Amino acid sequence: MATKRNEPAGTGLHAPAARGRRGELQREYLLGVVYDLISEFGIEALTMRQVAQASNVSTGTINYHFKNKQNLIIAALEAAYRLPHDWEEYRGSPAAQLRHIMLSYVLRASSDRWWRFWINYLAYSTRDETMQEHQGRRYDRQLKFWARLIVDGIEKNELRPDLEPLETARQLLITMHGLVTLQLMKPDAATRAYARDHINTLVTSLQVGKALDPVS
Amino acid sequence: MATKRNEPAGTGLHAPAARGRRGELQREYLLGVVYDLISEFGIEALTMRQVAQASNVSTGTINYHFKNKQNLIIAALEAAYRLPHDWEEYRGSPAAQLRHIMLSYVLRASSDRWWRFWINYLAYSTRDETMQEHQGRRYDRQLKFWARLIVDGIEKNELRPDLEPLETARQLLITMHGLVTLQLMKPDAATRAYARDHINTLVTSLQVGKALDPVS
Amino acid sequence: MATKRNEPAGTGLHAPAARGRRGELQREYLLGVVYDLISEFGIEALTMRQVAQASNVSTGTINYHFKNKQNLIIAALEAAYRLPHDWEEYRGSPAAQLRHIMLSYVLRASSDRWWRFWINYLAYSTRDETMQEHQGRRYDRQLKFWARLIVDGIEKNELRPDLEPLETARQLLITMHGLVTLQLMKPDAATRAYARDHINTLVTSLQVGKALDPVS
Amino acid sequence: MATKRNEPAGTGLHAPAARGRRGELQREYLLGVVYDLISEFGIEALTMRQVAQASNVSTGTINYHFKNKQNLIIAALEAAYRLPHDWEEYRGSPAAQLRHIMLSYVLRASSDRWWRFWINYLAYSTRDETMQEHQGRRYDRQLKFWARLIVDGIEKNELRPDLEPLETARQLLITMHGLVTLQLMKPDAATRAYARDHINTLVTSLQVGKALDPVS
DNA sequence: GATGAATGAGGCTTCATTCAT
DNA sequence: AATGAATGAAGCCTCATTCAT
Repeated sequence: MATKRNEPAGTGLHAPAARGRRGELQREYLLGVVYDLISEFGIEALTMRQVAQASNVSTGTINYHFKNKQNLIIAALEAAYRLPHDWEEYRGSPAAQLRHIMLSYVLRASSDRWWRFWINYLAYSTRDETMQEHQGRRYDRQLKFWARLIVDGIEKNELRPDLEPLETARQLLITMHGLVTLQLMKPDAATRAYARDHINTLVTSLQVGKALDPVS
Repeated sequence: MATKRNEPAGTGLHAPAARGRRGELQREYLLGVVYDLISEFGIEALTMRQVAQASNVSTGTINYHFKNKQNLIIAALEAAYRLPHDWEEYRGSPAAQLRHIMLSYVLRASSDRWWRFWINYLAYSTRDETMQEHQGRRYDRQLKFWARLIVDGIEKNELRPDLEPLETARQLLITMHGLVTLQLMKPDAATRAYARDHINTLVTSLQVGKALDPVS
Repeated sequence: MATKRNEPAGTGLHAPAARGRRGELQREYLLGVVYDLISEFGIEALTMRQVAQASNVSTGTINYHFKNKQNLIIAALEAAYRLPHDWEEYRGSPAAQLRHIMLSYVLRASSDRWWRFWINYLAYSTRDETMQEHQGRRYDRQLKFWARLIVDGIEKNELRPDLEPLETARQLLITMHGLVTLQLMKPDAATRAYARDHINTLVTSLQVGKALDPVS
Repeated sequence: MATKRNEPAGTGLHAPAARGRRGELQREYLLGVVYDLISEFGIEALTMRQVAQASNVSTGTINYHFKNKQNLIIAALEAAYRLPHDWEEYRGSPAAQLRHIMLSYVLRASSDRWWRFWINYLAYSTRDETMQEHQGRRYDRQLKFWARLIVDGIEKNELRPDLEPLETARQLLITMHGLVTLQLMKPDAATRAYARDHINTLVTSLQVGKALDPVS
């Protein structure tokens, strides 16, 4: 993410449509840098200078585009959530999708930084109302998405018909977040393996024609 | 915690024996102040001047006792975990104890700051190996404690004999942490009420002679 | 003043002869915006971006026309003094004219900004020789104008024949400026009312067949 | 004013009482520097760096003592008004005092900077409510002082008994401020001479047994 | 032990100006 | 003529830390 740019960008590819696009691209690029930095060093260690250096741009430029640090961070968060975390894009049967999404809560080198980013955001939002609202709204969207997935799964006869979609979704999310914090507290292979197994067992228990082992 | 001191305290005088004690007390007092400040404003918002003002002591004094900020924070964290969070002290039947402890994961005005502290600590520990180990060890101790509680409960016929203590404890902790993050993401009364209900239902389901509703 | 322009203005088209005119108009327009901004926020609070936004033009354009900020300000000041401040245009008997002009030294919502502009200019000119000369020349012109008005008034038998025109004009101006600073120091309705009364009394005392003149 | 300090101050003179005094002295010294700078370069040209350099102190120190620039400026204003502008200290008969004070409104090399300071302050206060109030309160104090002087003068039979003290004071102040702005607009010897004469004539006209008073 | 004044690096932000388009 | 992205110096302020007292 956020490939370092050392030359005036150009981007090659004769992008003719551009023009008003220039700034847009720059902003997008900068947000990537910010995401990288936050997930690596934490949200509070982020300095404008740092961003400027890491992105090979002057601090003035950053402020030109985002007005101030607060805006920059929030924009980065928005952008981060727009990133494909593998989620929601995945195509397949509802049950498969659910399993796929849930497995993204297992830390791997690749998703690691996302979760580090996430925990930083969460901690930070504790003290920033704007971010807290963001967080809250996002949670709601996610909850709805999962519930819908469950509804679909039930309709397609993949998931147990006795599931109460919304409540099930809620409990799944609680467990997922619990697993993430566990993995952050004990970031070793064993813990990650445990998380993976737990998730697989969990999904299986929701599917039709599987053992009784319960929801959440 | 950390009762404000308005007078130079101690004052020395006729307590020559306790002399060496003075510093110790002062340090203990300061750590309390730091804990308060961190849980209120976040670990990174902590400034030495803030501590100085809140504790009615000069910045020089703080540095005299702790040499630098890093030391101060670490000492405060260590101290914080030594604090009685209500846990483990509670006396009663194992099942009652378990319920009591688990309910401490419901955010209230009072426990709020603890959890804010916790999430900050967790996020911070992401980047600090020392703290991460701390975190990990602490999790293990907690896990063991809960497992023992379950064993006791089973022996006393309060909890279902089919429970696998360690695994049950692990799952409970996952759910608890999931509930905490949920409450931090959506800090409103409804969410807290949901958490409380969920926990109560959960404990009940573990008890002997209760509904089938399963573990977690 | 300085009507906002939302469309690129002029648009060129079918006015090829006026072409060279375009720039002139644009400049004139921009100076109006600058005047507005200075009188509202003070000469030193003026920023190029502000001007750009307020005039719906890019910063580049402003610099294109005026080369730099210094030029822009000076041009605006020159233009401002060319503006009709109501003065000198007024038609009527000399005494009426005098009264009219003098009453323009009473701060009102409308003339307010002019006087704010004036005091800023005066303070600024303290450090800028060019502006100081400007200021001085302008004062002389004004003095001469007032003196002539008094001469006219005497000739028309409206003003007391014993007045020494130049000296009277000088003293009137001193009082006027004293009243302005007073109103700036105490910007409330009572002070403005006092200023108005004072001025009216003053003019009346200069008129033929009125009460004996007061102190100042 | 504000003698440059190149050495750690010391101040010599074994001032033993000092101790808590240190900071006080430093603050006083810094205010002197600020006063100098403002009267020389204008209030808006004042930068913290400038103050730091001119006073041979770090910017941190300045902020340590005054918290921020706004405070610093206000403190400087307060201090400046506390300076002996020759005013109010002068001893002599009320009429002599009045004349003395009024003559301090004639610009000289020495009082010059005070008036430059004053006009800057006035212009600035146009945009700062806090300072405006300051200005207003100060004006009231001054007015009262002058009125009392007039009362005293009447009682001692030095000033004309028909004077209405408060109104007279008010008009005198207006004229004084008018004269100051005049001198600032035309800072040459002739103008200053004119101001001096005008003031002398004015005071004389207030005294018992002198010629009838002139216009303003 | 304790103080508080002093430091200076470094944080965020603003701004006039330049320049490719 | 006009744009707007980019720059980098400079502004204000904060902060951990040091040190004489």
